[in-house]
Amino acid sequence: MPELPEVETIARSLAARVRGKTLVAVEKFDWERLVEHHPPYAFCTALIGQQITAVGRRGKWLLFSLTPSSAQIAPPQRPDTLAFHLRMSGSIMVCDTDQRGDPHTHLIIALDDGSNLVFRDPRKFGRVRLLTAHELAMLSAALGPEPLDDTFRVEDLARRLERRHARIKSLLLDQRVIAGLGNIYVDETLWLAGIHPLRPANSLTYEEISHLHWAIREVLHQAITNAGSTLRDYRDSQGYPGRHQHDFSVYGRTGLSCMRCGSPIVRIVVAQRGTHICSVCQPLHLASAIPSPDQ
DNA sequence: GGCATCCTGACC
DNA sequence: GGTCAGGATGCC
Repeated sequence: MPELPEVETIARSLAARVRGKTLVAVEKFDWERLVEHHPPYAFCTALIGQQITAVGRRGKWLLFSLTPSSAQIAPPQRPDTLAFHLRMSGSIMVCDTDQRGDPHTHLIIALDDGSNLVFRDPRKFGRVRLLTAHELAMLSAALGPEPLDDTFRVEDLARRLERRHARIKSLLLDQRVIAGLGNIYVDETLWLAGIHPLRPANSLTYEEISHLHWAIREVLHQAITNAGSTLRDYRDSQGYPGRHQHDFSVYGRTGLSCMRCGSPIVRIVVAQRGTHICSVCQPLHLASAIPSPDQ
């Protein structure tokens, strides 16, 4: 579940608590497939002795920047980023209490101040990678632009949508097109922009793309202000739920009134994903394209 | 594009 | 007991 606003909230709340701390031991690691591209033992030994210098985010990836705490010279191939993807149900917390007994906690890393970095994931879809600078650059290059960056312009979005006849919702969910959006925020964005999720991307006018660009940023900013959305599992690094679920316009509001026009919110399926729309505010066909009664 | 797959828990 | 869920990937 965590999408851009949730990962951003986690990164911000984690940074103050773990920056400058050193990873001293792996206390629990009971799900080998959690770690990609590294054998478990190599993964654990590579972490020990590394200091966290920053906590950041790229798309839905949570990134811990690491640097060797001792004065040893770092070889250029040394991994210097610990990257987490939380997928559906993952969460990361800093805990002072022993979480080893929790069956859904799959990775615990002890820090030098006695606290623990705890990764929990009931559905086991989350993944962890230890990346070199080059590998991080490759991962980042495969993702679309950061929607909240000032460098993300309407023209960028327009270029990425032009000549694509796929449904606009599918493309907004595609991390290669734009990074960080998931099912919830795509539905919220398309409602705010007044665009039907089944519209072919190349049917959008430049004005609509401009409105969509604004709506993406508006929705994400608002969600971050509300510390993300909690449907079930999501918590920030201190265990607090988000508040943005109380501000949803369409997501999960099937049968309730559209906040703009009052018609009932409808649930359809797009790209195998539950999709919430107001069919009045988000028309699939232009009104002028509807045949007149006498035809 | 659609569909299965990786998993568990919640809900009907 | 069956169905569904916030994500991503890989295979027709």
